[in-house]
Amino acid sequence: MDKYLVQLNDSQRDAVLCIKGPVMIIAGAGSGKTRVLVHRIVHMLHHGIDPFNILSLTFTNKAAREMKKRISLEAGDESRNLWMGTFHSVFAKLLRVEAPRLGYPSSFTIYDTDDAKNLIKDIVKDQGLDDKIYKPGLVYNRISSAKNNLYSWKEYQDNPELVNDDKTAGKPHLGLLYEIYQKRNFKSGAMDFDDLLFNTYILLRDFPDILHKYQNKFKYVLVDEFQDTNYAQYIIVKKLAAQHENICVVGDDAQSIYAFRGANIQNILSFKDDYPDLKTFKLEQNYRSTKNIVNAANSVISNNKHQLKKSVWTDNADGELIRIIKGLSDNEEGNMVANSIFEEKLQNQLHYKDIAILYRTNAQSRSMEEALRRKGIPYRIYGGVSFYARKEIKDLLSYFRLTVNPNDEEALKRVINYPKREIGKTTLDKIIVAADQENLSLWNVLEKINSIETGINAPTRARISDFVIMIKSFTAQLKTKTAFDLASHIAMSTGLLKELYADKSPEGISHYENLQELLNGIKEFTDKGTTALPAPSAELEADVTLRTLDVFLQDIALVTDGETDEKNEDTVSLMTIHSSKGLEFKYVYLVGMEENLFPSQMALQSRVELEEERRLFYVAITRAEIRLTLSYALSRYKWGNLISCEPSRFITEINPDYLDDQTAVTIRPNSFEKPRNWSDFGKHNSKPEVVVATPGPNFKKIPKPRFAAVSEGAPFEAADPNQTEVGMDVEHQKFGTGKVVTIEGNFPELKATVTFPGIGNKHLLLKYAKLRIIK
DNA sequence: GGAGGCCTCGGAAGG
DNA sequence: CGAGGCCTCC
Repeated sequence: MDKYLVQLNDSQRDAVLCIKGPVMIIAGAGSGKTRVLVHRIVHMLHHGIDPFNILSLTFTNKAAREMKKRISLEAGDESRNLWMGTFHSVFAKLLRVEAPRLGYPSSFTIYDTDDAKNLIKDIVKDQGLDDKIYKPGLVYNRISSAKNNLYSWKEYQDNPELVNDDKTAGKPHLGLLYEIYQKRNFKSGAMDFDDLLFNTYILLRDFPDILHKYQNKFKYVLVDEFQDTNYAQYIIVKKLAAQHENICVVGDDAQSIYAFRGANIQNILSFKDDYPDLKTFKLEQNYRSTKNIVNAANSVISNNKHQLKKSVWTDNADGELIRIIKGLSDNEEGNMVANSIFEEKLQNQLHYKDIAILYRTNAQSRSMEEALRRKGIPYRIYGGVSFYARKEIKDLLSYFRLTVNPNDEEALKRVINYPKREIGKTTLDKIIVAADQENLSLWNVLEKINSIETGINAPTRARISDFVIMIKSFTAQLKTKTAFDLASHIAMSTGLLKELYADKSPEGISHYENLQELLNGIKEFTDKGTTALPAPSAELEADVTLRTLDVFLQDIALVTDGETDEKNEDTVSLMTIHSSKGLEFKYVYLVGMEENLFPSQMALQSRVELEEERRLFYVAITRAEIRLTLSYALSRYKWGNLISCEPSRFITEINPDYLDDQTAVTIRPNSFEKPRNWSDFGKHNSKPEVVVATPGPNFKKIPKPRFAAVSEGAPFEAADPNQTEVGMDVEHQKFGTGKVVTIEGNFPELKATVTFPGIGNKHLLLKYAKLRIIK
């Protein structure tokens, strides 16, 4: 037997060996799912299957990276030719080749959710619709789910049910907004995340040659986390696999927790209906957790009606019973959890990184953070704004995007007047109107600014021409310069770097550092060809002789994970249950086990939603290897109001045999802290100075000056702006005294930069800001 | 053009 | 309560 097969149990081995025909692997939590996927691919490679013929799809870049790494350890260099990546990255690569068939440039831009929502906002405004009714997020979600269910805007508008739903909801123009949104995107040469799937589907549906090409390429198709697939993903996979039917899906219906973003659990529940010859393998032995934890999880999930039959078991020790902590307030809950972590770490010689605190909503992190900080316990919160979503990063990237695809409307709007070049909102509005009338992209209008009637005056037109010439000069260097050389050139010649360098406020400094970090990243990419995405197939391999900026952009367009995982640091992990999926920790604290919080009150309407909450609970329980602690509070603040809480029904769904109900009284905080509603002071009352500053919960805040009041009394007489000079000491009504650092512009637009001690630099327009000259 | 006041609204989240 | 969007006033 091959040595890689020896490390597998019987059912794992069966699942690995059966590489022909449709296969479904139901993988219980902690049952070695990734190991099976990895070995299955290694096995295929060892048996002469060409890596070019294997397509392996995941949901996250992280999962793809992890798998690729493990496969290359076992199978060596060959594995780099696998098509392995996220649905979006793989189909984006395909579209780079095939999208011209649909009329898109192969250099199409990928809009992230922010770009998409900004565009929708503009469209809603253009249409004269109320943005309170047509909220960008809502419109985006509606369009997104239409695409995920493979409705084009036309099909959407022709579907009586959808149209009627929208009418009933008082939003009859959603179909129209969908149409305009798609057309604007098309003109901009842009696709959003959902278009990457939708357009792939269209290509496979309408172009038989393309369908056959990829059916023959992908003789073996594997899908990870199959329970998370939406309709579009499922149909694409099915089409691709239709020729050879070597399709292997891996998943766990019990861990389906993404219905709210379009995942269709039916895909896994009824997979057998689509493939009568389906071979199903069940991985039921759990290697992760103690018996008590596994059994507790099983007792919980058995409350769900709709699920595939399986029984997860483990050979591991019984372990500790599941413990429950009760706090009077959310603050006390935090303290008790922090104390417990402190004690457990000492007693069991744990590392902080062995411990996680999981919660249902991000807002719950606050009381935990405060408690951990008080105890001096290092922690790290997962989730948050990704590096590439930061404003300063997106600004510079927008210049890059324009360089590659000048039709990119969202990028253009971001930077046409940043840094300032006196092309303001009025001008932009005129450009948008003209583009609409002439059916051109915004960029096309800019290019022809002197031959199209826009009503823009000559000086502004001249500035626009300068901008166009600048962007064109960047584009001209795209293929002759390395990504780093061009990126630095752009950062400097646009004045963006200088602009941020000039800002010496703490935020400004951090913005500048972030830009430097981006440029460092591009340098690394240029030198080493490091890409965040898995390597594409040889056919799609980019030109490796020169790493250019367009390739860099393509590489990062689909990278959304915020931070680089620094597994080395020893910190307690705080995250939502959703983001804990796929992870494991020796000790897990699941906090906020209260009705209306978990399960969320929004899920109490229907059985289907409650079952998803229960699966979420199942996911949370099964993250724990050694010890699971549940906690709840009897009261907590919600949006400024104190509410009282009841323990979650989910606690009672755990078979009491696995519960240590004594623990509710054994863990006490070091010093008894009054719950906040009893206290004579404010909510976040841990720090004495806040205690003094903040009165009780129902206290109405008295507006207090942000800065110490200066010079009361006589009416404040401002000096003549023309007399203000660099180096002068001046007094400002609000900021106090400061020194004039620079003066720019001509009267009456004189602008001064003044340094106020303890406050920092302020840019003041002298015709507005009243400055009194001191000396 | 930008900072600060005022109002609104609130789930989870990958690409 | 707090973050984010919009409007106003400087």
